[in-house]
Amino acid sequence: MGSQERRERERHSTREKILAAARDLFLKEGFEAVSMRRIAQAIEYTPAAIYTHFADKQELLMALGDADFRMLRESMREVDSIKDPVERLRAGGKAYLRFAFDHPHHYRLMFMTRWPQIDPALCSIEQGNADEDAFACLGSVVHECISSGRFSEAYTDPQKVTQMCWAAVHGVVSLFITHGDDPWVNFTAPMETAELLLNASVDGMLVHTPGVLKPLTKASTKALPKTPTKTSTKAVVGARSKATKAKRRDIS
Amino acid sequence: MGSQERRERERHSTREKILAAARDLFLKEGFEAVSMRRIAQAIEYTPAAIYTHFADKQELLMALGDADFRMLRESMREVDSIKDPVERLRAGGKAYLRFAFDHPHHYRLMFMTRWPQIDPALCSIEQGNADEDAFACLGSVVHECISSGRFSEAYTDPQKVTQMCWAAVHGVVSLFITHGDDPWVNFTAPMETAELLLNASVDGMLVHTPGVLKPLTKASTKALPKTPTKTSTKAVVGARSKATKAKRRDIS
DNA sequence: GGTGTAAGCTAACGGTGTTCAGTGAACGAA
DNA sequence: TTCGTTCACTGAACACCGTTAGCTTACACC
Repeated sequence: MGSQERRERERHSTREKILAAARDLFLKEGFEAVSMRRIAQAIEYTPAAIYTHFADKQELLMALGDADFRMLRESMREVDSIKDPVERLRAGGKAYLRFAFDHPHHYRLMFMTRWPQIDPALCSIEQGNADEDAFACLGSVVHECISSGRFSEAYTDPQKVTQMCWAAVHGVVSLFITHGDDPWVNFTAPMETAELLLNASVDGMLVHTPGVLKPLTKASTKALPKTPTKTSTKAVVGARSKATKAKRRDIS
Repeated sequence: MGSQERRERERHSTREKILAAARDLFLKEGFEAVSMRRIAQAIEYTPAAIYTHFADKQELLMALGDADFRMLRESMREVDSIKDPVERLRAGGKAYLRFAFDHPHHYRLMFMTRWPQIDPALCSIEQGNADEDAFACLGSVVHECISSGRFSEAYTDPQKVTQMCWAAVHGVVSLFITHGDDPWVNFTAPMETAELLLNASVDGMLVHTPGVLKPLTKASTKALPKTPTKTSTKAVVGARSKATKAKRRDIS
């Protein structure tokens, strides 16, 4: 009777233990660095046990990603109430950025990892539903901006503009995640830089409203009054170390 | 006498063989997919032989990357002659995009892979030299744009603006490389989208010149009425599939 | 008690990057 | 010519990886 339910419950609990251990591990060490063996060890199971719950490592990561996408959409929920579509676009972009910088490891999995085919049975999010799917949400905001005539004629392809907006925020985030500690690039305030790019892109798409000389919104002025932030040029050198250890090397 | 030179030459030739094989392989199959054993097999050497020339796989890839960075700078050389800094910035961005879409695998190694410390002995490019280092080149163009007063006051931090410009082009490229074949995203004309974002960002930073209602330059209007320019959309797709096959799965 | 189901274990497979003692050819010096 | 030295390269391992076939064991049901 209830025994089957109990087994189901137990099975589910094991599954959750695996997911929790996996999440914990790669938040600490990054995705590639975590092996199935280490996940199994963390929950005191055999590596093979994981395979009764997940087809392979990819599927395990996908299951985690699914929850992460929900979390992203949720953290953008607050801006849904903003009436003006352009301001909603800006605020949504900022919420996205906040999520990204707060959860870089999650972000890495979600947007900087090649995904396999998305099996609807494994994905709890209805793709294209703006209420669940953050990308669809962005798409609908962009659509509103365009249909309300706020963007100039060069920016009236909803699909392209959606991808543009995504790319604008993704660009800074992904550069920061992969090169954030590279002295060559010298990332100082990625969030500020990202907001600047977001605002510049949006401003650049806006149609000019007669009477207003420049599409300078509250959002883009706010970013200005900052210290002169002495330019780079010197922090370039990379005195790291670890000393490569090839037995010999062509210096020539 | 000359024997030592000859041995040096032979050593160098072996090194070049390794590099050539490695490059050939990962242009066909991607970086992660290429193993040291396969590289060795391709040149009919033992895997261990590679380690007499390169400390590890990372260093081998870095050596390749070094040449790629040269190639990038070279492919941006043509725009050096453009007088107007803003137009040079746009043209440079486009050259960068062309390089990226033409060489997605190279791009992946160069900008979507975490780099270890940069050992000057291994890097033939003088970092910070705008004539060799593409990033430094971008930096100097941006500096010129700012110092000639073309950008509005919100965009006068050279470092941030440089990173913004890089991120604008990198955003579309990296999204396309990782998600280009994902039907969920549906990338159709990445080059056009990238140019749109580039122009929108630049336009958004420009200071408004009285008399001109909107900073719509020749460059940004040009981007719209274009033939489908098919970029190398197909060259990038990766091998997916394989059908998940868990013994059982929680569908709930 | 017998039986079927299935979660988890054991032990392996074929792969990975990397190391290291040893080999053999080429060399300078005697 | 013979010697010792150098050094690019080999062969065999090491410690890991993701994954799987087959066994064990526990349990619900007849």
